[in-house]
Amino acid sequence: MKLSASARFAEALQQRGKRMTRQRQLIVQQVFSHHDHFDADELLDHLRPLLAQRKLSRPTVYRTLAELVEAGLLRKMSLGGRSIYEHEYGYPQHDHLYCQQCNRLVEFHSEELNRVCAAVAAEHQFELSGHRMLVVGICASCRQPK
Amino acid sequence: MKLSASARFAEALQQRGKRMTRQRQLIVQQVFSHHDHFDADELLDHLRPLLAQRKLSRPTVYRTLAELVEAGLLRKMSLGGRSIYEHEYGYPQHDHLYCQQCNRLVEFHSEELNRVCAAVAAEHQFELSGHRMLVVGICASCRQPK
DNA sequence: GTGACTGCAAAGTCTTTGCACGCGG
DNA sequence: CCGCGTGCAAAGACTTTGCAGTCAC
Repeated sequence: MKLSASARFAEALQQRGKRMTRQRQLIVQQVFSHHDHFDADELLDHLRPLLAQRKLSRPTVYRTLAELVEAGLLRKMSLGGRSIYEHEYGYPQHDHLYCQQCNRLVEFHSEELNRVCAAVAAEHQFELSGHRMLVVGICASCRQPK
Repeated sequence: MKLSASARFAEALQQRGKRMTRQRQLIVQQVFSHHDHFDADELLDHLRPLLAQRKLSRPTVYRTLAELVEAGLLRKMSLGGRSIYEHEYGYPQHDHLYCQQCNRLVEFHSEELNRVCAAVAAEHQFELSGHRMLVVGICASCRQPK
């Protein structure tokens, strides 16, 4: 069942009458080269050599990120005014702990949280489609004396 | 114990060697005239007559919002790229349901959610300082056939 | 071939800042 | 009167868009 991200993207594009281009290939490869959270700027940084070589451009990166979100390969969230992306394809649902000192995100999963969501939605007659949970605090290493 | 928001703001300003001005007064009055979520743009809309009369200016509104957040009277959160504000002073802690169709926010409170937060933080050795929870779905009225 | 995609530059959107004047305490 | 606060205009950060040429299919 597990296609590579780039193959899955090609498939999703085709379904919508869109095309897999060299630029999109390069971006998808970079995005899925390792599992991490990132914003557009960080991605642009990683792609800097390719930008310098004129293999792709800034607007194309933004446009492709949007395509990846639409295709369900990436999830977009906003944190402190900027857009953060993370892998959605082939990665289990989870939420985040956020260290307000070092800005790191740590993933966690909680079944109990899902139950709370369902209960709250039911109570307010909402049709639940998802949730966004951020637990904010200070991580272990930031709390330690230097 | 309950000062008016504007009195509480004046007090907070004083403690920091800052001043209560006519502009800040006007903004605080508008902000606390009713309990609701709003973004800078909506607030600016409500203040439009005052802006037109040159009683205050756009940058001052932004600066005052930041003061109110620092003073602990407002809470700032970001949703879909824009900053949303809500009353923090004299208002119980709560989270939100978000209707993705009509964009309305509905408040809820869950003790169980707080317990989950504490548990997750403890498990990851985080010092908990708060959380942000958004339950996303479609509200009752949006689900109804028109 | 033909229509989606790209690069460029330019425009948006929302928010912040520099500076000279004005006013609160 | 001192110096914080304000208004103005302009700059910023980040992202999007219009358009003419290019490339995938």
